[in-house]
Amino acid sequence: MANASHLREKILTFIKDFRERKGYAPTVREIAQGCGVTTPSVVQYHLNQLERAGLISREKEKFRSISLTGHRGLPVQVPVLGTIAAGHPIWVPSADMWSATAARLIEVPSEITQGRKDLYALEVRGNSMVDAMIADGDIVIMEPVSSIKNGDVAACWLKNEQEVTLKKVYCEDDRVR
Amino acid sequence: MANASHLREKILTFIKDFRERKGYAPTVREIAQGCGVTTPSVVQYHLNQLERAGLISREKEKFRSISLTGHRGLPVQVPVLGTIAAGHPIWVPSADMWSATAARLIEVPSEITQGRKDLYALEVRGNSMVDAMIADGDIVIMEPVSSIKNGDVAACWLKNEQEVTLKKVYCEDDRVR
DNA sequence: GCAAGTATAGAACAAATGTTCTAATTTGGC
DNA sequence: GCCAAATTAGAACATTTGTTCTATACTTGC
Repeated sequence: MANASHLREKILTFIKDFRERKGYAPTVREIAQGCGVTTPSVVQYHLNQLERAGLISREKEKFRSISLTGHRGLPVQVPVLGTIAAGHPIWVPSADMWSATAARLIEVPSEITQGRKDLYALEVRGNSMVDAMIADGDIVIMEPVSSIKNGDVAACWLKNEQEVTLKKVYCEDDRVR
Repeated sequence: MANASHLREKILTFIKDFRERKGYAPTVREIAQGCGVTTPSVVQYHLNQLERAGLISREKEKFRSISLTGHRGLPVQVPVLGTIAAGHPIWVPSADMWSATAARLIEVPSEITQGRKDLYALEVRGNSMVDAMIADGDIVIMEPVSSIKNGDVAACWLKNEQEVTLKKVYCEDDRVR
């Protein structure tokens, strides 16, 4: 997956460089050739991912219509549904809670959300998770786990102080102590 | 011709607006439709003119590759072959004079030259042509007349003071007084 | 090891697109 | 009015290009 994410980054920077150098956007095949991929379908695949993540925009069937959305990471609104304290069990939000508790919204760069929907956020209370680089006051982005199986991972994003300490840490969703 | 030049301007501004609005260049047919032309060949025709004039640049057979050359009027080097005084006959420059008298070069925006080659410039002495809006010290861009017929016109460009008093005046090439 | 999800290949198709060719129309000078 | 040049039209063609489909690795959790 590290390799995959690398290809997407490569494609993204290739598009940017191409546009700066040539003045117009590259085609799918030009991206493929420029990034060492042998077929346009792979590029198409990653372009869909990038578009879903809001990093690029393009129009269907329009040639050379790829544009970079200036904001690498178009902020996405994510609701803060509550707080998470040390040692407390984490409940998964029920459907009714979604619309009801429209408590607070925070903006998350789309690099993190990766187009995922149904994300929610929790505020951390207490410093019991310092080992996971999570401190008191941090906000954790959670991905609801549909299955009962525990041990699932969720992308978590630390937002404390001013500068967005954007560390792609993956932390345990459930806890059990 | 006034109408023709108008279409070229229209195409040019359409390309500019399209790029700003959509983020990528229009196709030949999109230009045609946007400018009220029924066929791509006409647009192709004018795009060739615009490219020859240095106002746009594009790559052969590349879709949506039209770029505006920021400088509306990429300066073209034109040699100043001599001076023109009131009442003097104007000689047409012989071929040998071209390379020999590399006296001085001035830059002329390509809107004026329109891609024409073999242009040359003369500096005006005396104010005998004030009626034609030409004053002493002005520089006149001349187009060599291949035929002996007199009465030909040449685009003339007044460059005096700082601000380029760009007036598309057509003035008589021969004079006879 | 197995299964599921993810990523990569390759081929093939339909549509979009740049280009070229020829003819019709207009313009401007004589 | 007549002629040459410039401009506009229309059609047709060869490529390019976005997209889709299927199949093959590759990872990951169990």
